[in-house]
Amino acid sequence: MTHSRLTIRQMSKAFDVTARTLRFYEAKELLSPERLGQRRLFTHRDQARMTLILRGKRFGFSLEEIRQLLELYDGGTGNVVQIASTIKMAANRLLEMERRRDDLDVAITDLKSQIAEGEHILCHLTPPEIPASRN
Amino acid sequence: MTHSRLTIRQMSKAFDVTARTLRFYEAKELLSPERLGQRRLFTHRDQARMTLILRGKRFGFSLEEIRQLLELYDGGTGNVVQIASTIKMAANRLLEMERRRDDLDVAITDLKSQIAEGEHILCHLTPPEIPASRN
DNA sequence: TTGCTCCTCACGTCACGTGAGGTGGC
DNA sequence: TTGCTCCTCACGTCACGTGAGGTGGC
Repeated sequence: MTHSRLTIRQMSKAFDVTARTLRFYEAKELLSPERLGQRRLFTHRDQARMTLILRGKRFGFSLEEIRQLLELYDGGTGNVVQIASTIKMAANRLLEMERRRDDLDVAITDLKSQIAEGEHILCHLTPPEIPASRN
Repeated sequence: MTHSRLTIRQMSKAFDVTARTLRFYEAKELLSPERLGQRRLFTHRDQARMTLILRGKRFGFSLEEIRQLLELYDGGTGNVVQIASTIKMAANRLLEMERRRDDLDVAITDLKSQIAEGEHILCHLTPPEIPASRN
């Protein structure tokens, strides 16, 4: 059974991030945990937002962009203009991500052949001089 | 015809990076341009290294890792241990890159469906209230 | 008292970006 | 003198990492 309010430790384990990251996200106004004295208590809302934050990061959005997206998200369904501009932002991000993936594919292919080349050199190499210190 | 020694401006255009980046790489001892008074002159060696640096970055190596690789590279064919450890480093990097690409693939698929969903919402949305300021 | 988790500064890191203010030769 | 490219600080940015030093309740 999962509790609705998590301590920073529970929260960091639940999402596999450091406590520092959670404090940082609060400072950036991405999260707004309640307080019990000094202690933070992350509510269900924080947990839902954290899921969206991590998804946004996987999508390559900056934290500031994620903050804006969460804001739109928060405003319920928002207005047409907001949704449309969000979609545009996402579509641009998609193009960038596809470019990055293609770059990465090329880089992977390149690196593989470089490794193969290295191994080739390695197994045709004469053993290096061994310093004659065997008195 | 290409000159063997390039000014910082020529060099930055040739490799599509900023002058600041070139100065930064010099500070990090990745490049070592000659000097004509204060001015930097990037030699053929710098140009060759720059190619390797950018390739390393595409491979996801940090500048410090690239510096080490260049060092090995510089020591001629180096010894077997060095080459073997370089290959190991590269193999690890390869695994990370493949993981990243797979993550990216998932993220791309996700984002596409999110965009589709957004567009779906958008075209089934009743037009928002228009403020009645038409006096 | 010890141990645990939590807290707040606040400086460090990485790879540069971005002025500010100045030099040198056509 | 103006304009161009170059230079060196040196602070800013982004997303945190990493101590230092302190608190609170079992």
